[in-house]
Amino acid sequence: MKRRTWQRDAVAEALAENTGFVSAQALHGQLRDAGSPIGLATVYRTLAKLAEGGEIDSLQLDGEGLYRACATEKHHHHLICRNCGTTAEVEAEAVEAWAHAVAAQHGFTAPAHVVDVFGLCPDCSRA
Amino acid sequence: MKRRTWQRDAVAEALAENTGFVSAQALHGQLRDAGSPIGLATVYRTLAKLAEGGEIDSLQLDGEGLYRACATEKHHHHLICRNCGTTAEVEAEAVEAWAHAVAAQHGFTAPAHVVDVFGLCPDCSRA
DNA sequence: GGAGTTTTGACAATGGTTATCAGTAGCAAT
DNA sequence: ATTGCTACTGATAACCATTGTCAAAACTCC
Repeated sequence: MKRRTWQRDAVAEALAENTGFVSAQALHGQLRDAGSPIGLATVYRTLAKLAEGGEIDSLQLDGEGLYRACATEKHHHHLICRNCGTTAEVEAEAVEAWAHAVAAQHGFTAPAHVVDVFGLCPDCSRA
Repeated sequence: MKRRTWQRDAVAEALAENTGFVSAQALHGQLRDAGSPIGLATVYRTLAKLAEGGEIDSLQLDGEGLYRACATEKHHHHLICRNCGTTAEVEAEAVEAWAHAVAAQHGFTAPAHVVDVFGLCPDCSRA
C-alpha cells in the first residue's frame, strides 16, 4: 500500500521548482540546502516511484538519470539544453506514428521509443 | 598518430560477429572465451575510439553503453529488440527534419537527437 | 637496430545508483 | 487514543560499469 509522507511531498515540490531536468543528487543537494534532512536514498527511491507511476518524466544523459515534473500528462518529447538543462516540451504526433509504423513493418510488438532533441538554448548559444 | 594493433582488429571482428548491440563487458567475455588475452580496459578504450571515429554506433540502455558495427555509414536510427538485442537499421529523414525544425523554432543551436525504437522482435514476441 | 611515442594491461579509483537493515511513522482497526 | 501491521526512511555499505594510472610492451619511422 502507498503511504503519504512529507518526504514524498518535499521531492515533488523541489522538482516543481526546477524548470529543466535535474539529477537525483542535485535535487538532494537542493533539499538539503533548503534545510530538509531528507536522505539521499530516499530521494532516489521517491524519484524512481514517481517516474514509475508516470507522475514525472525521466531520461538518461551521460550515464546519469535526470528527472522533471512536466506540465502535461500527455505523452510528449523534450528539447533540452545540454548546457543548462532548460527544457521545452514538444509534441510530435508524426514521430509517434513513424515509430509505430517502423515497428509494425518489422514485425516488432510492444513498441516504445526514446526521442529527445538536445542543443544549446538561446542564452547558452550566446555564451 | 594512430597505430594498428591486433587488439583493435580483434574488437572490430568480434563486434562484427554480433548482429545486435553488445556491451563492452559482453564483448570482452566473448573475446576471452575465444582465447584472446585482451584486457578489459583495452576493449573499453577501443570501443570508445571506434565510436568517436564514427566507425561503430553506440547507445545507452539501462545505464550501460552498447555498441554495434553498422552496415551503413550513413546516419540512421535503430529498431531494437529489448529482449534479445536484435537490431534493424531504419532511416527517417522526416524525423531528422522534424528535429532540426523543432530546435530552430525554439532558437536552439547545435541540434543533436537521440531517436531509438524498442520493441519485441517477431521471435521474442512469440515466446 | 634504435629512438620515440602509442598502446596495452593489471589494478586502483571513481561515481552514480542500489541493497541492507534497524528504527520510524502512516494508516486502519480496535 | 492505543495497538498492530507494514511501508517508509536514512546511514552506510555494497555494486558495477567505466575510467585513471603507470610501467612494460610493441608499432612506425629512420
